[in-house]
Amino acid sequence: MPEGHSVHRIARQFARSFVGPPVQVSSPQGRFAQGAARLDGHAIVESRAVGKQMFLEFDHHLWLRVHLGMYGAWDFAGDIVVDALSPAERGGRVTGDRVVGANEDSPWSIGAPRRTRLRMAESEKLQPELQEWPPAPVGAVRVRLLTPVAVADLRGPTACEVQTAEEVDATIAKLGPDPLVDGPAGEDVFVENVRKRNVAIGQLLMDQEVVAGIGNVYRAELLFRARLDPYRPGKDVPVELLRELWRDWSYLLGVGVETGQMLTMDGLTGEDLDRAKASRDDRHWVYHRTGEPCRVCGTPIAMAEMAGRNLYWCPKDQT
DNA sequence: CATCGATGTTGAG
DNA sequence: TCAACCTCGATGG
Repeated sequence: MPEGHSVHRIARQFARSFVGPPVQVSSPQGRFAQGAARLDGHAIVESRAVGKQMFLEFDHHLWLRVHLGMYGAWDFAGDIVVDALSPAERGGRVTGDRVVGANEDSPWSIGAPRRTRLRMAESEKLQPELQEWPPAPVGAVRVRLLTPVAVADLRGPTACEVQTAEEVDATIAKLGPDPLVDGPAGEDVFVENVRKRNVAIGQLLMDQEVVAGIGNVYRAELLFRARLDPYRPGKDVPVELLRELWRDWSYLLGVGVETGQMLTMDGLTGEDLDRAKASRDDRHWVYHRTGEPCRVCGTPIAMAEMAGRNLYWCPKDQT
């Protein structure tokens, strides 16, 4: 799944393109038909992301809560604004933060939505232009949000439900701090959440009640950047190291939200940066690099299962 | 074209 | 602790 950065980007996409006009809400697949009926025709007034969860508030004080889980994705189409993508993903069509040229040969009438299509999941990419408006749903679309100029299709989510404001509050209350929600104040909460647990720090970083938004990639990379042994119990990690971990997570999350990619290796410039953006395998210190030489000391990167997820680390540098 | 694995969570046992 | 959820890119034939 998308880790925290992509969910914040998706929330931003909704804020830009869906807040305002009344929204037709439907469930082409049928599994969300009842929920869709409760939202249909209302306007979206706010879009929020907390950790890996996204919340859309409608004008009658009901919310749509979405968690993408492992395979969930949003497909946006129509007159939407697209953030800068990497060279591999942009296909030469993005200038600044607008897609240009998409309608230059368009037979569409003036005022029709642009035909841009953008898929937002764990990665983002522009897709072939639309041929019709509104586009026919493809596959199992759990929920479709349609305005006069933009459409968003959700497929494969772990969670998709209507919540009251109280239920939204309760959901968020169970989550640990998110740097983009709680700001620097989240640091003390994070430190306390970790220090009171006799559980491996590698496991605590993945626990959404301890800190929200970190997934398997950021977990491995944060631990390497801190040169921290994933198996050290939370209560034994020095407070100052935990503060550095929180600040590094805040930093990496910001980079992820701005670039749309999990760029966890600092100091890359020029061709090295382009290579990291183009290839997932050249992008990380330890994630998915089992047996490869550590980029710092050359020791083969280790991999083991921790609480059902693959953990990657350098057994020499991380102590 | 078939198979595998994945950036995640939930609920059953 | 494990299967289920349900999608798709990567990989191998």
